[in-house]
Amino acid sequence: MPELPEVETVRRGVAPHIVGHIIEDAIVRERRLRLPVDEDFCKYVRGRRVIELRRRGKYLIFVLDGGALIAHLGMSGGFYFSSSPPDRKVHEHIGMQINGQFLIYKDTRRFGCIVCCDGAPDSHALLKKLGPEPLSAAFHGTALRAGLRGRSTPLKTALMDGALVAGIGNIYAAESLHIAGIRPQTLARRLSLVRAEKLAAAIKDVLRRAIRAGGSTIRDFAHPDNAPGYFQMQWKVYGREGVPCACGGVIKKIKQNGRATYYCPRCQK
DNA sequence: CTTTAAACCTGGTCGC
DNA sequence: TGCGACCAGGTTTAAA
Repeated sequence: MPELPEVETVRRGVAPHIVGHIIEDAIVRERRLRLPVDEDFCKYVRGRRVIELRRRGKYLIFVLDGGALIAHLGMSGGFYFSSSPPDRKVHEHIGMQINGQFLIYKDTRRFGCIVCCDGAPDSHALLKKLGPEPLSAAFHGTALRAGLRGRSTPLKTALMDGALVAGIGNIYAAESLHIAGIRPQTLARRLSLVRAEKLAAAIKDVLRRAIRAGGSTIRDFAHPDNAPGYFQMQWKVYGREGVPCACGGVIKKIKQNGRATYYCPRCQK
């Protein structure tokens, strides 16, 4: 489920219920995530106040009083509140007791992680190589083109590289290229400045709209005892092989670096 | 240095 | 109903 907009939606849903509150305790059911959960995880978080919940790319950063947690949702992860402790049968790996509820970390496929971090989170190995935030002023056409210089991969593959720009996954790579009218196979280094500007704008546009769509479906994040349904944003190309595009073309599915890519051969050049 | 393929996991779907 | 093959929103690593 989680690309940048989903992670941002989780952040906005969770933050109001934990910021300023103290983590009373934690239960770890499964340590074997992408990175093993710290032996002393419970000890690390117990009694610490949550100062802030930040996002960097697809990572969530729990800024604690004198420490931090860096979390990633992988392919199948999520955070949500529950009145019950984590249930290992449904891959609820961690539960943190805070503000009268359990903040549950669930990740079926275990591609995600939660690591304890002393010192500046942005300097942590997981975050330090990340490129600019796509929604920040630092990300624009000129910067994108500079990052693409010399790259001989398909443009879509380059977009999914977090070192170029943080948080763009398979869905939004496809969607933003469609909005910008650019073929995913375009050689990254061949992208003109004009098209780079168009693409940067398309990325910002689609991410903003997805975040807005996510926020609108969540009434009270703390109430449901299970993961929120996120949102059903209308993809224009993703997952729509064979479906007519708005331009009249037919959406095509190809494979790039082992990942499905969807695009419209008619309006993407 | 860059680029690609494989690896890490579970679960759902599809064809036979 | 069962079984194997394939697919899935991510990232790291080892190899080329």
